[in-house]
Amino acid sequence: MGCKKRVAEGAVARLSTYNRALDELGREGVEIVSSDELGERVGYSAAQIRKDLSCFGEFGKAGRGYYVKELKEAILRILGTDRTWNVALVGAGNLGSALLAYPGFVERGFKTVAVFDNDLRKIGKKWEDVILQDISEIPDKIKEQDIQIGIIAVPAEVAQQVADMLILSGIRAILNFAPARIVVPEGVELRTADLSRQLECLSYFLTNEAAVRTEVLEKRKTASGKEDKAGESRHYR
Amino acid sequence: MGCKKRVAEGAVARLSTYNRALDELGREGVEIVSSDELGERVGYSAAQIRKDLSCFGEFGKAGRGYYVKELKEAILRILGTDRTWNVALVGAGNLGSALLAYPGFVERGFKTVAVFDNDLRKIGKKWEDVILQDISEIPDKIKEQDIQIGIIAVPAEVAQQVADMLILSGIRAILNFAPARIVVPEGVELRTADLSRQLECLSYFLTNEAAVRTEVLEKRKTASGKEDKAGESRHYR
DNA sequence: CCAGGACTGTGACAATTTTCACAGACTCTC
DNA sequence: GAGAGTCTGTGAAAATTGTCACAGTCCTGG
Repeated sequence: MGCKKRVAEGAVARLSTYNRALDELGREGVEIVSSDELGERVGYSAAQIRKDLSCFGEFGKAGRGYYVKELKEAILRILGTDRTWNVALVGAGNLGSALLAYPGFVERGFKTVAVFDNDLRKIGKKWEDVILQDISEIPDKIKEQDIQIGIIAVPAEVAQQVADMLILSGIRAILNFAPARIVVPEGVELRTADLSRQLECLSYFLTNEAAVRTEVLEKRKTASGKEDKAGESRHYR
Repeated sequence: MGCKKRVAEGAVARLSTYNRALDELGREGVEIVSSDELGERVGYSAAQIRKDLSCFGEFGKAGRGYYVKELKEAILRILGTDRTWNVALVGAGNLGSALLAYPGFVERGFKTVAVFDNDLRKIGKKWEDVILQDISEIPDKIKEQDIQIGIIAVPAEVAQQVADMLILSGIRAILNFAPARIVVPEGVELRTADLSRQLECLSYFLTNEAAVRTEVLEKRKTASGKEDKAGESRHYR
């Protein structure tokens, strides 16, 4: 499970993409796929794919390619999505309720088992099989229900506060939808999905690059998150 | 607004963050800010900020810092958000309606002026001041209402199809929320906000990195002048 | 069981992004 | 108005990420 070498920032996100494509291939009945074909499908180079996978082991057969089923299982193991994760959602506004109903989460093994809000009128109501609870219940319920991931969908002003509560309750992975910077201690992973920022990037493109002669070839990714790993064993040659 | 040099991938996204922080500073009544202070607030290094800005011009005053108001205006101009953009939303499911109601978009100058869906039961209804229209209206309305940006919030299976329609109608910037790879021609900017992928990255962290003993604490450098900091020590290797 | 073709895994290399560190610009104080 | 201090803008170095190219492995067909 350990990685053979430093895992590139972004490699993990790409794995997720490969995984999707493999699902598709599986449904199409394809049993084996080369890095070339997979690359074609996901929009990355074959070399990129091989490099990414090589961080985690050797999954391919030289001369053949990758067995779809096998590779898919390997990626699930790497991503840790060969299991179900319990998720807590904080914030039951428009965005929160959309996230709660979002089918993609369940599909990928993320089960929202608790929803919290501070609006007393909403507390006690049942949404998508989950009863809305008061924010103050967070510490108890997080532990009680063995929740490992928190999703923040509250206004920016209280995002940090909510994050702190989650962290104090033992959560070590947070997905933040509030357009706010949140500070977390070492050992807690935070990812921010800032919707407006994406539009601002599009606006930049329309304003600057679209007008300019197109020399652009591709765009990709947006993410925060840090990691640093120095240990490495360079091989001789 | 030509840039003096190549703009780093990611610099634009950071500008958006700086912009937010400047808003905040403005509200706090701060008039001038150094790259150091701003960096502290947004979580990037001072050098990173100066470098990012240097792509677009010289906005600071040596020995002083950046005038908050001035820099904010400059960034708005760079991002192209010193104006309003008209947005079309395709897909009026849970996610679509949340996006329609999302206050952050309007706040940043993105006005959703048209919503499309293919569910006949929904057509004609009014949501947030916008009347739901049939997908087939896309080409006409896009042109009629001078829409420049499209948001896709439909199931993965039809995402490409919707993107094609938007592009044919003249849209050159698309924000895609469907967990699907969409292919667009040169000259069209596509950004994909894949919500599940973010969770998968968190899962990876919880599975691999969180478990591993955090021996990697050396990331931040402290002000304790311990080694090659005091004098000018050149390190060779 | 051998030859030829397909394809992986991986060093070496190239490109890109971030950090460093410093010259020069500006300010403030005395 | 000189000196001390602050802070920007920017080449240059370092770090990181992506691409190339090929040795070596594994089929397949004859």
